[in-house]
Amino acid sequence: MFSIGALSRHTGVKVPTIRYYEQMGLMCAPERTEGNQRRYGRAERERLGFIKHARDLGFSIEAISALIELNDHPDRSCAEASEIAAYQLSSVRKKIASLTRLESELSRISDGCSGNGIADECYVLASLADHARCETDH
Amino acid sequence: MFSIGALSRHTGVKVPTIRYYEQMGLMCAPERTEGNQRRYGRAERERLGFIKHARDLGFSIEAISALIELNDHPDRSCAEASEIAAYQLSSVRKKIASLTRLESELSRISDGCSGNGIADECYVLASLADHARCETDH
DNA sequence: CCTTGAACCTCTAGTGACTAGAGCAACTAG
DNA sequence: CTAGTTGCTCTAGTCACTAGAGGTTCAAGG
Repeated sequence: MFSIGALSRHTGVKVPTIRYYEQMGLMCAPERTEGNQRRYGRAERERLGFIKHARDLGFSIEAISALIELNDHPDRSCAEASEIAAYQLSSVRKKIASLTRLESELSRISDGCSGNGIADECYVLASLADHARCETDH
Repeated sequence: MFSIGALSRHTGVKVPTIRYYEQMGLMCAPERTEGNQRRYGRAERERLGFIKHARDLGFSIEAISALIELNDHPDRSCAEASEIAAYQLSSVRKKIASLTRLESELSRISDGCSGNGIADECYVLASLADHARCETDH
């Protein structure tokens, strides 16, 4: 049995965030001491670890709720869990693709402007003003 | 002279977003008709284009404010603009690196679970529950 | 000139996933 | 027993919008 602070240290999830998860229904309301303080056990620590891991992987609170729901009903869960993970994977890949495009444009912009300009026109500002200078689209 | 709707069509920025930018001080308050409707000119269209482009590149409203500020004071602007762009670039690179790590873990998880399981344990759920199965850290 | 319907106006509130702060109560180490 | 840390609830703030209510103005067709 440990306090919310201890749980926080064990999992790396901040105290107010744990309370937030409880409010959102991701974590069940735990036991309380006589003095109304939360007390957690091993099962809760594991659950919070699951949530933390999924959040780190970019799953939304909603998606995590669905995954937990599936976990509690192990029949037909695997296919749906796979679907959620696949969706997550595709959205991560989209983000990577778009950030990679941005990276190439930003580095082009950054290189163009040496920072101590002979130029009376700043390349950074000009590039941002004029989309036509982009080599990629977005 | 065009309306907010026309400006929206020209730039691809939604109407409520244009009003929001005005409220935030990114766009100046434009002229109005007698009936109190906004009317924009070429300069405003260009400015909004600048803002749109910078937002698409992930610059925050605050950073864009700073860039516009620099644009209005062309002395010593280039170095500072470069700095803002470089900061932006490094944060984009960090995001790419972390998403790439997530991608490899997610695809590993997805591959592990065929979706129509012989397994009585779902690999997706198990992987999320057990961080120790990760090959990368996060 | 008049009507109709789209586009416009302001204002408030909601989104997601927290984070910060106020003001108070309870636990724990010395 | 007391001091200091940790806990409690509640409200409000963050960012960059987005949605909706309830009302006004504009432009085109008749």
